[in-house]
Amino acid sequence: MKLSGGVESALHCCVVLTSVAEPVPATRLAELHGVSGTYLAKQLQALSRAGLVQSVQGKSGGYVLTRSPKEIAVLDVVEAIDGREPAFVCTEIRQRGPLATPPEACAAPCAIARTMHAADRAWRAALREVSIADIARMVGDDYDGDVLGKVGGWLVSG
Amino acid sequence: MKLSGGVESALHCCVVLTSVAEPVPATRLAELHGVSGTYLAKQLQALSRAGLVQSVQGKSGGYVLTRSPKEIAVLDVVEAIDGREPAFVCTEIRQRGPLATPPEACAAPCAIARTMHAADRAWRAALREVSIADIARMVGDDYDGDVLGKVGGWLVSG
DNA sequence: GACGTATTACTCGGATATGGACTGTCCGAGTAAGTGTGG
DNA sequence: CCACACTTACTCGGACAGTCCATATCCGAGTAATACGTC
Repeated sequence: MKLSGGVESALHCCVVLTSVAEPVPATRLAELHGVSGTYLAKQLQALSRAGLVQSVQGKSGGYVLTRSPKEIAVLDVVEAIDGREPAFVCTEIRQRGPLATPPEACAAPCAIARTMHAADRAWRAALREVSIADIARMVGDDYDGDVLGKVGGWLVSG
Repeated sequence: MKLSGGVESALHCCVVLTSVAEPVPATRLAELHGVSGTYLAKQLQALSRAGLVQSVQGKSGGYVLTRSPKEIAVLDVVEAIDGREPAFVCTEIRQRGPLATPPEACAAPCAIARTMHAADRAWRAALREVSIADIARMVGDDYDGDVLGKVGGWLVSG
């Protein structure tokens, strides 16, 4: 089980977008983070499709958060990039083989699927309780000096 | 994020191994579950390396659980197959780009990594609280008639 | 009948091809700002 | 001086190769049961 690497970039982008009000181009976000610009664009497109950021075209365009960082959960970003399907997919093994369980007795998920899905819900619940604003606050607490403010200034400069 | 498909097979194997005391060959387990025998062998080897099952070679050999099903957590099986590494890997984006955070200020994980790892711990905790014995009990509760007993009988027959 | 040995057939174990998904990249469509001209 | 149209340059968006890991498979090493011959 491995999470898509783009999730990390997308989260960092959302956090830094907290500190600016005007659109920021994907190229500039990529430059800030030291990642491939053309690839980061892919992640930002996904965020745009999910409605988390809004794309502004034309000169001096870019991406802006669509709503307050307090209203954007980390889970929203993760699901936008990595998809909403649960990590565990039940292939109904119980319905195969010589001792297969008859289909009419398989209305409810099997015990294994129930357990795995419960864990999946716990994972998502933990990510739903943390917002982008919380992350921004943690970053501010971690480092002295207004780090996010400086980043915001750099993003809008030149 | 997608969990390896072999996890499902491995879990089913552990559950059915609950109902027998003698070694069961990988071929027979594959036949019971209607999956590829040569591929299931790979998963069973992983379980063996993790110490969850013991392999018995030679004629009438196979695999046996090494300890009581009550002492085998679902998490043990998942980690044996899918690895112990967390799903989120932090590539230290904060240390890259023009506004990179100096390495000496990066002793602790960043806020994003902390959040993702906390969710990972919640996921693993949920899987650690359920044992193979619990799964077996759930299966017994789901269906009337001693399903696992029948499966065990089939496994040792012929 | 009992023992020892060789055979045999069955098991696991690691090394080997194949497929799909994530990673990384490119160029075209569209838009807003800037510029120059005319009134 | 102001309004308008045009040019321009910059943006996003979807379509295109490369690379890595999970999937699926094969054959060889090892072992316990079995069959056989001998005492």
